[in-house]
Parts: sequence; C-alpha cells; structure tokens
Amino acid sequence: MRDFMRILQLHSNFIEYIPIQKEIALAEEAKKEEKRLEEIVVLFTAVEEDDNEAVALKAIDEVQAFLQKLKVNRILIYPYAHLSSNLAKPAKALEVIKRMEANAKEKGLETYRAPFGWNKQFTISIKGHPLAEQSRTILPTEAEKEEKVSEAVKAEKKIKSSWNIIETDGKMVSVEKFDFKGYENLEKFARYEMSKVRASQHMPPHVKLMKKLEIADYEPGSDPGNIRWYPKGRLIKSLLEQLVTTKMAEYGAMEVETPIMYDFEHPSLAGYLDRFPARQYILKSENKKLFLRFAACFGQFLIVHDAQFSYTQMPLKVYELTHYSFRREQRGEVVGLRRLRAFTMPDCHAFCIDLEQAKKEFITRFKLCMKILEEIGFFRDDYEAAIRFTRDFYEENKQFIKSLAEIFGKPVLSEMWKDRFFYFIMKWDFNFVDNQDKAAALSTDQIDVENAERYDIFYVDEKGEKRHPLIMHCSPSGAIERCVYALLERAYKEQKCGKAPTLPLWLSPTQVRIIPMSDKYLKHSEKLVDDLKVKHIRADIDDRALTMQKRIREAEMEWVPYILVIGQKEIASNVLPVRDRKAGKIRKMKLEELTGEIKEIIKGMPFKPLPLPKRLSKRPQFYG
RNA sequence: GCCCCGGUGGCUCAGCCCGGUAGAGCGGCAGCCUCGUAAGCUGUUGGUCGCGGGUUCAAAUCCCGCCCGGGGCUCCA
Repeated sequence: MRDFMRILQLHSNFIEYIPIQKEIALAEEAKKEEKRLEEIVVLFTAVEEDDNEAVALKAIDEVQAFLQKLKVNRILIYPYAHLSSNLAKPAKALEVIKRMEANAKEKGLETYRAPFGWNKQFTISIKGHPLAEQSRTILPTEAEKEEKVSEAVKAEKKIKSSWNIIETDGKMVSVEKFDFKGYENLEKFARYEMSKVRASQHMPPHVKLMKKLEIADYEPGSDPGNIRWYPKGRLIKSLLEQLVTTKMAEYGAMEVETPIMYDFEHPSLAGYLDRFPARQYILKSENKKLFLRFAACFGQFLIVHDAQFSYTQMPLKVYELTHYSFRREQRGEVVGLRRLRAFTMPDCHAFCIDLEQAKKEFITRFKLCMKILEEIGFFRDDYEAAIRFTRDFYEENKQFIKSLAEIFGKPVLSEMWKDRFFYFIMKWDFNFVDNQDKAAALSTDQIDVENAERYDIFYVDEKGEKRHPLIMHCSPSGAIERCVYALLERAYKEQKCGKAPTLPLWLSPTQVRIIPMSDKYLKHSEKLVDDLKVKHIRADIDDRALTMQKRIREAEMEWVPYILVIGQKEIASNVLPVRDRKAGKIRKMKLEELTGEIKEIIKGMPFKPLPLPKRLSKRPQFYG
C-alpha cells in the first residue's frame, strides 16, 4: 500500500506561533520569537514515506487552484508531523518541504514557512466559510507512480526471438518463407505471436453469447475479470473440470489442494515472484503481506519440498485444479472469458530424474493434452501449436523438437530465444485462434530448470545421494474459462459459415427439450423427461403458455440439440419427431433410438443432472 | 498501467451535438388464444438516465473526478 502527502489546509484570519525547542537533531536554525501572519492559508503538512519531489510540485499546484477560489495569495507551510503515522525520514521530509516552498515562490505566492523539527506553540483563528477548512491527500500523478513489476515481466520486453515453422517431417522454415496455403489458421497465429498487430472494432463475439445463453456475465460488484456463472455456465464449467481432473488421475497424477494466498516474504516465494511473468493481487492481514496465487506452483512445490521420495517413484506427478488462480492482468487485457483476473486452472507438475526422463514424460503429456482437447470437443483445426525453446536447448535436442511436430501432425510455430529469460528451457502451447484473429493459449507444458533448487526440492538417486529434479509444469486444457471462451468462439465461427452454432452434446445444459402441444400432454412429457433422466440425459419441458412456434424458436436460440414436440400423434404412434439441430431437419425416431444415439455420442464423458427446474415455467430469467 | 470510445427500465437501443415534463422494441405480469416445427392478440408494470461533484433559474444533455464495459498499446493460461 502506498502513502501520500497529507495537508490540512486552513483559511485563517491570523496565526501566531513561537518555536519552543528543537525536537530532532536535523532541526533547522530558528529564532525563538513570536511570528504573526494575517489573512493567510496555513498548510499543516506531513510528508510520508514514499513522497517525492513530484508530489511536492503537485501539492503546490492543487493549493494554488484552491487559493484562486479564495482569492488569497499568502501561504504558510507549517510542518506538522501529527497528520501521519507513516512519516518520511526527517531529511527527506525537509527536502520535500523546501521544494514545496521554492515552488510556491516560483509561482508567485507570498510564501512563509515555519521551521522544521521544532516543537512550536501556536494560536490560530480560522474563517467560518465552507471552504476554510480542507484536508487533502496529494497523490502522485499516474506517470509518477512506480508499479512494482516482477523482473520477468520486465525481461519479457527485452526478449529477442527468432520465428520458424517446423513441418511435420521436422524441416524448419523461417516464417517469412513458409507457404501458408492451407494453413491459414497457423498463419494468423504466427502473425499474432510475432507482430501482435491486429485491428478489431468490436467486442469478441463470445461475450454476447455467454450472456445470451445465460452461461456467464461480468460482475460489477467485483474486480474486472472476476466473473459470475449462472447455472448453465456452472454446469458447463463443472463438467469440463471433471473431465480434466479424471484424465489427470488416469494419467497417474495425485490430486492435492493448496492455499490460495501466500506469504510475500517467504524466501522461496519471493524469488519465484520475480521469475514469473505475472502481476499479483496483494493483500494485508495483520502484519503479513500476502499475495493471491497466480498458479498452483507454490503450493505444490512446498508440499513436494517436505515430501521424501527417490528415483524409483519418479516421475512424480502432482495435480491441482485451482479454484482460483489470480493474475492482476492489465485492465485493457481483461476481456470476456478470454483473459480473466480470476480463473480456474488445472495445473500438473511432474518431478523428473533428468532431462531424458523429462523428455519422455513430455511426449506422453503432449499426446495426453491433444487427447483432452479432442474429448472436450475441439477439432484439430481449432488450435495451433507453438514450441518455444532456448537456442542451447535446440542445439542439443533437435530430434526431440522435431518429434513433437511430427506427433502434432500439422506444421507448428517455433520460437527460439537467444537467452533464457524464464525458469524454463522449453515449453509448448496449443493456441485457439478466435474471430478477431487473436490467439489464446489452451494446453501448455514447460521444462523448469530453476525451481527445484529455489524450493530446495530433492530426490534420492540410486547412489543414495540427494539431487534436484527437473520440474515440468503442465496445464492440460488451459484455464477452464478459456475453454468455454474457445467453444463459444468456435460456435460463432460455425454460425458465420451458415451452420447452426452448437456446444458439444455432453456440455449442452439441455440435451433434449420437450414441447407439449398443450397441457393435455404434460403428463406424458413428464414421463419422457424422467425416462431420459434415468439414462443420464438432461431433458426439460417447455410448459409455458406460448405458441408451439415460439417455444421452438426459443429452444433453437438456446442451442438445444434435440427438440421434441409432443401431441396426440406421438402418444398414439410412439414415433417421435426429433428436431435435430446438427442435422438441420426433423427425424422420425423411436425413443430408444434417440437415447441410443445420445448415449453413443457422450459415451465416457462426465455427467451432471439438469441444473435448473425441469419445467421452464418455473425458471427465473437471469439475463434479458 | 497508458490512449480512444461508450454506460439511458431486466435486455437491446433512440434522445445528448443545440440544457426546458424521459421514449421504443423485447422481457415481466394479467387476460384471451390450446396452437403441428423459428416471433398469436390485448392490456399493464417497470427508469437514482453508472456514481460523486461542479456550472446553471433549470442537467440524461455542458465541465471535472471515479467506477464499469469495449477497442488499441503492452502482455498471457
């Protein structure tokens, strides 16, 4: 927290003061005689710890503006320590006060100053008008504020990268020479990464969709980038979370839970903060300065630091789904669900014996991440890969890097750093390219060569000696919110191509909507819903007193994948007219055929029941 | 964090330039309609014009500060 200069500003009929005795060694020379000044604005001034010359100048500016209103041109600067509990050092305070005095004189004010460092006796008579008494806090202007930014954030600005495309056969071609025909998405991604130049007039389309579909919305009662999730959105998020967590458990990672806030002064953490390119939320509690975690690294590292393990148990895999991670992203960067200040991130660390083991594990995880994105519902054309490494790493591991491109099956962007700026020697990331041609990273994995030492993490090798492992940092899907963003942006792309936008069936809040022709068929509809529920299919009934056409329209606008209209014919024949969103037509099916088809599509995916009342008439409207 | 644009019933937006009693559509509610695959009809409700301050006889409208949203810079999961 920063402190500011404090000034108590009093429009006085007169003030009389006598210096009594020096209070500090640095006190100025002064005569112990009474001084009387009339028709004057007295500035009782306290200089605080972080104040500087710029603040002094600004203070005088503000005071001058005030004087003009009062039509007074005479001031007394009266050093008055009692206004603050966080005073600057006397030498500094005196310097700032002298600066104020000099500046006021330069501005043509008739300026007096009481001596600094003295215990003084004073009598003051203050005028009775409303503006006579004012207290001010002088804040430095924005440009003068020095934001504390991690070394890594600063370092990023200096990074020199060289950019290439690695083809699936391992051939490396500079981005300028690569023929992007057939790889338009990769081209957009490469351009985005390299130049960061893009022009966008509108807000990203997923923002409108997330509101209209009642998935999520901004929360003005919080900080920007902290989102509210409505029941449908919470369901989608929760299912994604379950999928990723299940996949990580199958992979062999041990799920843990760690605190969301950490001690700023903890020796390992303080060092790490400077190595991670992110800004933090900071909070004070009692005497402690705490920061909110921006990843699960610390918690897991502190656990593993205290754990005992040997090479026989490695790679050791630890996983956490952070609810939440916090990054105080720059204001202009926080948009919709693309970039948040609070986000849910699956974070898995693998502790490896050596680079050989790390590389092997890296490949396993690379494939695992591709698999997870596929299961979520992303197609291969939805995302592009980037592989980034230091020049040294590349020289010694060319074959390994090539093999990643081969596994990916499409050309990948590569970024080579001349020097190592971060704690990792290499990383890869999968990136979604959205409707504004902006790229956002989903899955990522890194090989960390620094933090085992920083956190004093070690394993016992085959000779019984303690050694630091290599640490791999992987987010298998990227932030969960970002997956939702990508799914919505992808749906919008489909819509632009003239297709009906959809969410993957396993994530659709309502999978089957039943529309009874009239109240007469409500009972039958209820039974249908219950039959589907037993089969773990989310179905609901639009029982509102609206025309059938209107209810169909609304179901379509909710992106419901299957819509069933129930009337006399259906009850009589047992054949259902299924309005299939994907197929874009009505298909006559038996109930068993429909449930069979749905079960087949969502086989193996997590399930949660409908998060809303099954009758639409009982639902509140959260948006619109 | 900086620069630019915006904020008007629950939602989408008009009015602001040029100050003078706050408008529409959607939604909600009530009633009618009981409907065969993307908007049935009628009535009605609902607004501290983002918040605070200033100018003015008078502010949604002009000025200043702040908050929130969008775009750009910069940056990332």
